[in-house]
Amino acid sequence: MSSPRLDETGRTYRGAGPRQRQEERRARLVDAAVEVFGTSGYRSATVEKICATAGLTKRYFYESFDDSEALLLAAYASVTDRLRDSVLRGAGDGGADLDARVRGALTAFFRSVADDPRIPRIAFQEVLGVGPEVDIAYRRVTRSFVDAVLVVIGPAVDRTAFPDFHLRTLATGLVGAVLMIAQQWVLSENPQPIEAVIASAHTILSAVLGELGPT
Amino acid sequence: MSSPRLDETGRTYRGAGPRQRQEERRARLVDAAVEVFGTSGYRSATVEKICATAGLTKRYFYESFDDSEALLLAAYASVTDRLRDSVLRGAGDGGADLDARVRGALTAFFRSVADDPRIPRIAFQEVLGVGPEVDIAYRRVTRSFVDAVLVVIGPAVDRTAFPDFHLRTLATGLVGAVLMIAQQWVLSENPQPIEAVIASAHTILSAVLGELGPT
DNA sequence: GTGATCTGGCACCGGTCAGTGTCAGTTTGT
DNA sequence: ACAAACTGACACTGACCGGTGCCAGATCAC
Repeated sequence: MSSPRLDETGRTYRGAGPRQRQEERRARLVDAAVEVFGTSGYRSATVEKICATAGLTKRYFYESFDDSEALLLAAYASVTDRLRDSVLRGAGDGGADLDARVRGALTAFFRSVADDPRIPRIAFQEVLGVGPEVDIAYRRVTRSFVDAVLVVIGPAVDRTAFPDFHLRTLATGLVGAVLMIAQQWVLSENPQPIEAVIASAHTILSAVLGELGPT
Repeated sequence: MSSPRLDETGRTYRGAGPRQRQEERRARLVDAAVEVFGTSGYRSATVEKICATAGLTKRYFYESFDDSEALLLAAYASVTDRLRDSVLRGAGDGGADLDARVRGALTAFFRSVADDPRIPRIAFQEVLGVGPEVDIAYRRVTRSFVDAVLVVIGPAVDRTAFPDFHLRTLATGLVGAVLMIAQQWVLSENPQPIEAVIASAHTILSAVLGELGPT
């Protein structure tokens, strides 16, 4: 992004090349989508609302996206990427100790969810039941979270003792458990303190890990 | 909600009183909603499609429901009631043995989901992110499933050793675990045999129950 | 049989929104 | 200075759909 015009045909405008301007507009649209989808919901969102929030006009919407479903996919990827990174970073802070890694990952997850309620709404609610294409993305993202769980707990699991699909299904269940706890937590009218939900989630994870470890 | 006729002032028609006819039409609409919402999804569903599926005209839609959201709530209740009953019946078959009760409940749950894919779609996907009213219903239903879990595992839990919210959160997590396993299972292109997913879900449940028991 | 009641089908209205086009005004390169 | 490129605002179309109204024909009560 250094030299504005390399193979670009257009002019510079307000100090930016056409490519850069286009990417800036796209990023603003994704941000606006996170805001609108995450607060009012995908269903009631319109292209106009998104563009108004982004401070752009509809023309620029169709410059970057085919339709609002494409934008939903982009917003979904943006949110889940950040969330997964945060969780993995939280796990990494735990060093080699499995329990500390699990606690770190859980803490990072629930913190992210609590800090920005738009995240769980987009990641776990708005994205469901939209259409086949989005369902595929949802499934892929869920798998990536399952993979992340396997990475975090991997070292403590006796891989020879259990078939692979069993471990995957267990990890899927653990993801579901944490997700559902988070979902009910953010929807609750007087929610438990974050330490309490982390502790409950931790109980489930460590109970299952106790079954899997080489003990 | 539109008010059904309270008095039986009308005539009989095709051997049924006005009240009965009205309820039959309502039931047909709910069935059609389960079919349409469960296969094409709520978002793409229209009042006309529902009515065509039910073999009725729009007029009768507004006789029983204010709008399509009200119908969604009815279809949701219908599906989740049947599902919860099935699970509790499955648990009841296990008698006093906790492990058999858990297995029975899990078996009934995964069987229901496998037999009718419309059930998980309506119960766990279509209903999310529709609107505040539906969210409330979703939360209430989820709580009722958590309650059902607590009923099934209740006898084996040392209630004095754990605060109530902790048990509820754990049960919420268990519901989420089973749900997520089921969701990924039905979405999978070559799914595991039902015994395998039941076994994995059972591993999680019994691991957590092991933590809670007075043992 | 006859009139009242009920049913299904259809047409219509009004609103919303995706997607496209236009155009005047601004910024840039020369 | 001037033309080309770019931007933002708005108008417009066409489709869809929720909701209402109307009517011709079927069914029932008497």
